[in-house]
Amino acid sequence: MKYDFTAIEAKWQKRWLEQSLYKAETGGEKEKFYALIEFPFPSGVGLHVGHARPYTAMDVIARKKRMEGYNVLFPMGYDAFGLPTENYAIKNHIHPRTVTERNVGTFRSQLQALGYSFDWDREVNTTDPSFFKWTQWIFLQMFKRGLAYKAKMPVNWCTSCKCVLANEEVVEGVCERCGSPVVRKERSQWMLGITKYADRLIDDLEGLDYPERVKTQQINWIGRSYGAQVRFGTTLGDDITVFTTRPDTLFGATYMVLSPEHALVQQWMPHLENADEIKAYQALAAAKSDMERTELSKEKTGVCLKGVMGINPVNGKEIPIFISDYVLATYGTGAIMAVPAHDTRDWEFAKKFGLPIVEVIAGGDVEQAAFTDVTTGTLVNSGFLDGMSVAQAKKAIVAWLEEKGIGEAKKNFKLRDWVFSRQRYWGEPIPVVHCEKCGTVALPESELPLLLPDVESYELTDDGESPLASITDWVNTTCPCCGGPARRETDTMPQWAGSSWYYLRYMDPHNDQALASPEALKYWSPVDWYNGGMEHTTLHLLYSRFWHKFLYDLGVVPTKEPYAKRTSHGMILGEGGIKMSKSRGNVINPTDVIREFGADTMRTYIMFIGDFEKPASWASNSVKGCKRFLDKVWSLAESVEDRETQYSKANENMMHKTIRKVSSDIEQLKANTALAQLMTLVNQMGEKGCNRAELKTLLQLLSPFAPHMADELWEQKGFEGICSVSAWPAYDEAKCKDAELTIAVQINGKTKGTVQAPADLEREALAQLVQADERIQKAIARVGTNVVKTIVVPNKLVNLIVK
RNA sequence: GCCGUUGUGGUGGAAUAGGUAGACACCCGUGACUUAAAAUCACGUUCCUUCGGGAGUACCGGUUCGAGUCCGGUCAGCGGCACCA
Repeated sequence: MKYDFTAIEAKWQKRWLEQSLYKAETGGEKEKFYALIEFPFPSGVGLHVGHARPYTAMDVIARKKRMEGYNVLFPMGYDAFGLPTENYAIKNHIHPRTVTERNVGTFRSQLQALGYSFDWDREVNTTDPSFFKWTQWIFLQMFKRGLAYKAKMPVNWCTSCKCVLANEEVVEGVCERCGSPVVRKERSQWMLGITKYADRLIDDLEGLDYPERVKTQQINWIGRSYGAQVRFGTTLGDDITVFTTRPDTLFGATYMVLSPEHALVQQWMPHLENADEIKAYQALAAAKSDMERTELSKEKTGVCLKGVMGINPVNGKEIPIFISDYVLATYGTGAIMAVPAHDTRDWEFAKKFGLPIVEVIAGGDVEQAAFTDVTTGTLVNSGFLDGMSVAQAKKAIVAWLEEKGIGEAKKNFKLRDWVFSRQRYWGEPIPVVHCEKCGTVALPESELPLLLPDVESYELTDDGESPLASITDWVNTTCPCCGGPARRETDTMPQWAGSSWYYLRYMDPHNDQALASPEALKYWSPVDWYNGGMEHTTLHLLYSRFWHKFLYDLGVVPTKEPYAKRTSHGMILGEGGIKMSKSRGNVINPTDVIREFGADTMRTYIMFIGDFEKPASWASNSVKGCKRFLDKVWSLAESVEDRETQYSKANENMMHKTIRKVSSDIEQLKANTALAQLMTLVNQMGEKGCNRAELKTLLQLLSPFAPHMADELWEQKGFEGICSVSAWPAYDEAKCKDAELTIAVQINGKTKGTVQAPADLEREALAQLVQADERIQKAIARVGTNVVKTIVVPNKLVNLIVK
């Protein structure tokens, strides 16, 4: 019979679905295994090969775990709120819900065409009211505990999306999504207090099975640093509080810098001699976009505040105060003490403005460059700190500051609170109302979900208001508190909201009493293995860890951390290692590959392509190689006619070795070498034959990669049940051993040849066997006469040192 | 600049713990089958070679009987952060 993959794949996909073959049951005897992949945003272009790599990898793992007897939860859903859908809807005058439904339909059928073993009864969609009811519920819990709050502050404003962005969404000063410039705007926004969890988000990483680079990237993003907060007096009476990680250099502080936005600047304005100059500088700084700030980072600028001086608390010296945009309003206190001798930025600024540079740590040449080494120097010109090391001086000065009441030890973070509101239509409505009498009031939980109003138009407004603001029927409501007139919040949540907790919903997706039942949460938590992209390390991964910890504090979830293990896949690039993009025309559509070669070939190739964690480039030629391999398996299977139940002598050793290698390689995400081993096995079977017992094992080992073919051949050959839910084959360690081995022979460390030897030969015997070999003797003679030393690695190698 | 990461044939990539570098594929070449092509099968395929061998895992050096693997330095690519005091 011909290998008609189109018919076979359709047949089995239908059967798996009808039988709910991969359904996960909450509870039971089996050990649970929760395998998770990042759910896709259902875009209009459909699934691309970038999805297929992580999805196939986790499907292989889920399938193998299932065959090993685990109760596997492997779910899928759609992260369907978001700007691209809304923009498409606006452009084409369709409702975003319609667009979403259509795109989800495409994605679902593409996912099914790839033969993934999802439990389709647990599918979720973030735009489904029964789902976002609970997104809103979690928000309300945060609001009630002061973790969601409204604040007027400078925010990132995307000039094209006409919408605010979280810090995490700004990449190199432009919008992460559309690449348009981002500017700063003063706006009242909903914020989530992620900084309250900063310490725990760092500390709880310990013990998690995450790649080291993911951990360090999160740690760096959160940016915890230890130092001191110090109050400097001024000649106008008000104190300036600064944060510094180098309190040991306090004696070297020769001037101060405030950020242009600092409140004291406004307050002092009437007393300042150069107010016009200062205002001009403030205006200039405010007009700069983030990108411009970055670009202009080389040359320091600033203005001295004339009419006020700071007072260094350690020596009482009066020092000038500047404003400069190299000091950020949003970090620390928005003000610094400048120590030009030991800070590169301060040094540059001091050189430009001719300010004194006072060395307080000996060890460098502070006229040439700032000396920033904290490990070697000794304190000088620093009164009671003189002679101490940096570490000693830090302790001593902090103790001194605390004693005098002018400063204290302090810890700071780069992480900012999460700007959580978006001025767009296609997102979860924020479930609060604004009442003149009662202020901002939470909607009662009984009124959830708060649905989006169905409207004709959700065009953007130019004044930066959400499209919802113009829908007066919906906006005007009554206050749940006093019954008086009130207005609904018109901003919606960002796309990251639904994905911050979706993995919990999979555990119990149809529950209408809670986001998931306590039993289901207890049974399935935590996610055992979560694979996703590196690009989500400081976005989704950080956000969802934060929400999870909040839910843990509420007593909703039973674990501190959502994901026990995290892995990351490399990107799939186009032919020749170039990024796939529409404009280059090198985008590979999985559907085309499936049509031409079949899903099993697509799956096998995407797993064979290379190291899973590294980027890999698509090679159409190599796809053919994988098709050839599956064709070989097909014809090999067809040729098997016997009724053997034992492995043949010729193949036994190879069978056991293959089971061992495939089993462990899958577990380590090394599907490429697992497949290489299977290819080697099939090549050997081509020579030495394949009996029924061997075929059975081969199909089982192949099943995670090419499940359609495995199930089909299994059925055709009359094996019992269904291959993809049969019991994973076992191997015998003893039978993995070779009877005879190839021993490498080196002379003076260089490999000169090989010798066949029985396994487990004694060192002495092996050395003698090697030296008895004629070719080896010749090789020895070429180098010298005497074997002065022999190094033997049993079963591996003999190295002869010849003089 | 800082943090992380990677450099292996014409290509994708293999090589637990230092122990035969190039598994498994792709491409290419030769042959078989065919009227022919495709497909399939067989053989070859790191480079140099006076056919004895020699060189070789980005580059320079070190440790070792032995280094793709460990250590020091240099160069290049990729990802992240980017005035975080």
